[in-house]
Amino acid sequence: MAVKERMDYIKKQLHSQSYKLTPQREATVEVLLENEEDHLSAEDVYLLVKDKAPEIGLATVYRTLELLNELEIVDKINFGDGVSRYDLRKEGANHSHHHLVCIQCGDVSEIEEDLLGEVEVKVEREWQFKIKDHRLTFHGVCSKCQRDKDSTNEEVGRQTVDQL
Amino acid sequence: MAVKERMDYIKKQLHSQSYKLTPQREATVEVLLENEEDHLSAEDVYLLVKDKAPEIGLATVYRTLELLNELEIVDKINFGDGVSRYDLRKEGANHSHHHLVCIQCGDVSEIEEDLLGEVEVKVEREWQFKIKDHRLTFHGVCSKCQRDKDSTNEEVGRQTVDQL
DNA sequence: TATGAAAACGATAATGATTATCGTTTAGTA
DNA sequence: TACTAAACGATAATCATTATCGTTTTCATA
Repeated sequence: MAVKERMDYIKKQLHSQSYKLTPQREATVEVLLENEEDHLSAEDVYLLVKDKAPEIGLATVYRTLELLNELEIVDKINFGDGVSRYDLRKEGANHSHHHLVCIQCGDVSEIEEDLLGEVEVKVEREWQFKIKDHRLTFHGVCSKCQRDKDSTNEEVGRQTVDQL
Repeated sequence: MAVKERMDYIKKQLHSQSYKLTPQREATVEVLLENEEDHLSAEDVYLLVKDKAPEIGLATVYRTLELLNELEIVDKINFGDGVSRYDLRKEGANHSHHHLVCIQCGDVSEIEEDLLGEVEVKVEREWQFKIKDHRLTFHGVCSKCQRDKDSTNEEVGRQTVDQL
C-alpha cells in the first residue's frame, strides 16, 4: 500500500538530514498518514498519538511537527481560529491545496486542483519572485448555508457594507 | 483629501451600526490611515496611538481593531509570525491584496492587482461557494535574496527535498 | 555487541499574544 | 442636565507555543 511507501520516504528524509528516527516520530507520522483529510492541530495529534505511544509528551509533538514542517513533509497552516494546523503534503510535485472557509458555519473544505498555474507564471515574471509555495483561501458562504439562508426568506436589519 | 472622506465614511459606518464614536476609536483609525502601507500589529498600533492619545489602553486597541474587522473596515491577517496584523481595506469593491513572503529574509511585499478574477468565477461555479473575500500568499525567494545567493556562487550541503 | 556523544525525550516552567473581568467614565439621547 | 448602555483603563486570566533541564535513547564506531 501507498501508506508504507510514504512512511519509508519520510524515514529516508529524516535519515538523509541526520535526524534520528524515534518511536515518537514514527507514531506521529503514522497519525498524520491515518488522518490526512483532517486539519489536525498539535493538540489533536497529541491525543491521537497517545493511543499508540501513551508516554509521549506534548512538547515532543510540537517539536516533531515543527521538524516535519521544516522538512516540507507537512504544511503548517492557519485558519485564524487561534491554533496552527498541520497537513501532510501530498506526494507529487505540484502543491495545489486550497481552502474554502465558510464564514457562517465555519466549515473548511478543500480544493485539490491547480488553480494558479498561469497566475504563478505571471507573478514570477513580473515581480522576479521565485515561488516555492502558496496559500490560497477563500472566505465566503458554503452551499449548505446558502440554502439554509434562502429558506429563512429574508435577512433583516444588518445593512451590508457593499451598499456604499 | 481622500483621508478625510475615508474617515467620514468609517464614522458613518460606526454610527449606522449604533456604535459610539470615541476619541480612542478615532485616533486608532487615524493611525491606520497614516500607516496604510505597513502591516501593523496590535502592539504597533498601540504604540502609535499613544502619541495621539497617551491614556489609551492596549485592551482598547484590541477591541477597536476587532470591531473594525467585524465592520469589514480592516482585514485581520496572519503571516505566521505569531501576531495578527491589521490592514485597512482599500476603498472600492474588488479586494485584491496579495502578499509575497520571502522565506529567506522574511520581507513581505504586496501585489495590488486582481489576479483571481477567472479563478473566483470558476470556484463559485464548480463548488457553489459564494466568495466574499480571499487570501492569497506566495512563499518564495524575493529578487534581492536571489541576487545575494547568486553571488555566493554555490549552495552546498543541504540536499533539497525536490530531488526525490 | 558494547560504548559514548549528540540528539531527543518528558515534565513543566516561561513566554507572549489575546481575551475577560470589573469598577469607573463617557457618548449620545431625551 | 440626567440617564443608561456602551466603552474605557488597568490588569488578571487564558491558552497556544516555546524554552529549560535533567534523563533517556539512538546510532555510528570501536
